Amino acid sequence: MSDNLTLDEIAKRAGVSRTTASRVLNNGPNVRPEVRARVQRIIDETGYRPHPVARSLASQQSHVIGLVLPRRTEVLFNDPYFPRLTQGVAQACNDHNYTLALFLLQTAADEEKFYPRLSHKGLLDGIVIQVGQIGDNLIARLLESDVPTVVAGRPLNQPTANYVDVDNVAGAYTAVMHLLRLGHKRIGTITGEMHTTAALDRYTGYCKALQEHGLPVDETLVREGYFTEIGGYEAMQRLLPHKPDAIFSASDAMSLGALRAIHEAGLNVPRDIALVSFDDLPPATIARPQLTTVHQPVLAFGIKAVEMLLDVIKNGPTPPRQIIMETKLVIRDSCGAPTR
Amino acid sequence: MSDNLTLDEIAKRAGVSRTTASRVLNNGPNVRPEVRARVQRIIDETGYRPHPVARSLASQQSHVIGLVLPRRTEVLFNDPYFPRLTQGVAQACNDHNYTLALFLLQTAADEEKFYPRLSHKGLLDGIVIQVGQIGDNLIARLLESDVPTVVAGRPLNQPTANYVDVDNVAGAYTAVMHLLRLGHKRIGTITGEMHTTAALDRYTGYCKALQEHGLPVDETLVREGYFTEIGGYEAMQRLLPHKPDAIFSASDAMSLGALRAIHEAGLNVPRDIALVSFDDLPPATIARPQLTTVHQPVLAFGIKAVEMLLDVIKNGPTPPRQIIMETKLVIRDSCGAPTR
DNA sequence: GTAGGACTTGGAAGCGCTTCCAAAAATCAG
DNA sequence: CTGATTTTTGGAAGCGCTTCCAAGTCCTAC
Repeated sequence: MSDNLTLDEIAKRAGVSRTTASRVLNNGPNVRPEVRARVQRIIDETGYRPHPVARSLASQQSHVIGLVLPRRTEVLFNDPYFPRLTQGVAQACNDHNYTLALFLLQTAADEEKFYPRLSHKGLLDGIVIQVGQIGDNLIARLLESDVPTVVAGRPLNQPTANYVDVDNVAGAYTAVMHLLRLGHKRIGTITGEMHTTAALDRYTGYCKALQEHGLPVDETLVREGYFTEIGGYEAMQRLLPHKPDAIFSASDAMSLGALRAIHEAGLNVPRDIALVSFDDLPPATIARPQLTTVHQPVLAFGIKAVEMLLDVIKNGPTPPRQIIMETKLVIRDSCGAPTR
Repeated sequence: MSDNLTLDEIAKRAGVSRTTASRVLNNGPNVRPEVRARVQRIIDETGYRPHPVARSLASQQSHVIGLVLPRRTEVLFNDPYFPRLTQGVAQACNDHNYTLALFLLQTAADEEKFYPRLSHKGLLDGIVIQVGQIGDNLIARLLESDVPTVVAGRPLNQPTANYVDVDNVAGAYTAVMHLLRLGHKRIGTITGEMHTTAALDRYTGYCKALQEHGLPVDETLVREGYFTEIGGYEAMQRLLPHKPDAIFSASDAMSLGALRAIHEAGLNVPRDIALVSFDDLPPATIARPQLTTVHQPVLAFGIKAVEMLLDVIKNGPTPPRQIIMETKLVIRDSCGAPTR
């Protein structure tokens, strides 16, 4: 093993000082080529690896970033969204030689317990935190601390926050416009939890499209679905009596539930009810009919969040950075439009 | 923030030496109660937090453990199994005040790149690694290194490995016995990837049940499904021409695909084909009909793995530890049995 | 031949903590 | 009250690395 081998030892074997050895290890300047080669050879031969913790202590940076997923992990891990986000973050970490520390804060108690750890400049160089419920103040507290932080999703009332989000309003707007153009008049919506900005923004896009089309927002056609299959199922059941001819569902997981409720009622999608969804995650193509859905680039989203964070770590928190990523409507079978 | 506050500073304010301050910080012995109280008060008042990295360097342990999920993360993160496992591991880490580092090694190149990091006693106190493909030698190499390692799932040909697994053979056996008792004769199976021990063991259980019942294993009724919905779908399509009257599917995700294929063929579950699955994850209750399935305690599994690891870290690798967790058949609608 | 500049090098001081060990203080037995 | 124990304390040496800074080396130009 490469353990128990120290930089001192490498330096000794190469006949140089530890300082010089450190320089070649870190590709620093001011080392004569032949010396560099000699030291490098020893490093390669011995398979020496610097001790990451010692390095962190001396350099004041750990090359570890934290991904914080607060609360409601029952939802988190039933929705393929979060695993996918995690995957994107992990991939970006790998690419940039950072280690990913994962914090699943399932309860308020967890949050309290972890807050000191997170806010302490020590183990973590920075944090990507998934935006949670609006009432949560973890994000606010993190932003007050001097730990570089990037929020995944738009946090409410945090103008100085660095965040990356997808254009939920535009995405939802496009989805509903699509239904309108197909001639639907009674378009219902299954929203996510209305204390999340994602749900709010998608609802806003829904309203905007209706209004532009001169249609009122009918409250009886709006139901909250909590971003889960069951949630979508129950919301759809409550929607059915009001005879919608189309539904905009704010997530693929909920759409699965909505489909189930519609089918159980003996109705057909898209013939009786057209459905447009949001996410374009695996459920979209597994569902029958396959879902017409607003594609959001979740993997790229996670990657962007990490890259933004590394930028903040490197160049400081000002000015605040914000990236809004584009969405794209993917037309499949559930809306009844010709798929060309 | 509590940063820039050092133990030296605490010691100075309390009028003791750093050594004594360290002792009360770590609840060490040999401190006069009044002194302990005085130091503790300063710590509480200032909100002082020891620098984790400095602590790691001095104590030679980081309180960080790694969860390594090798390869095939396309599969990993489409199957709810892995998020759930991660959740269990994360929860146990929280409970024991360890930090979780997540390594998603998607390619062989990732593995190569990460191996040195993993095997270096430094950042990681220990590793929980998900058993991967049989050909993988990452586990073997890790076991050779002196980093405490616990394998999630039974690794092949690694008698000295610490691992926790569920009793896949018994679980599958029970599932198939259930179908046999219901009077089915042509019981097919959709296996997972046959280079994983989970798939192999479940197949073994399937064969065992048939043989005990005096039935031959009919190769035309066995198909590999790669542990995904699509995999289950395709496997079922190839199985249908051979007219099975029941199916044992080695995972819930695959069962979803199998159901889809059966329904598309105009057949009914359980009337035309009975289905028993494995996992009891969310898809099992989302599917229609709801799946009769072998419950495996995934969350507890992740927790056990961490606890075993902490034990190995504390007490050394010998003797090798092995835990086999029980499974339980959960009877729902897809097998046609009365659900009492 | 030499002064000036540019490049190399290594000594030493940390980074913030734990822990060994010896010294000091307190306790106990007789 | 004294010597032997036990408990409490702090000095000092690390843990393995980075990095500041001064010293040394090598050119180049005049």
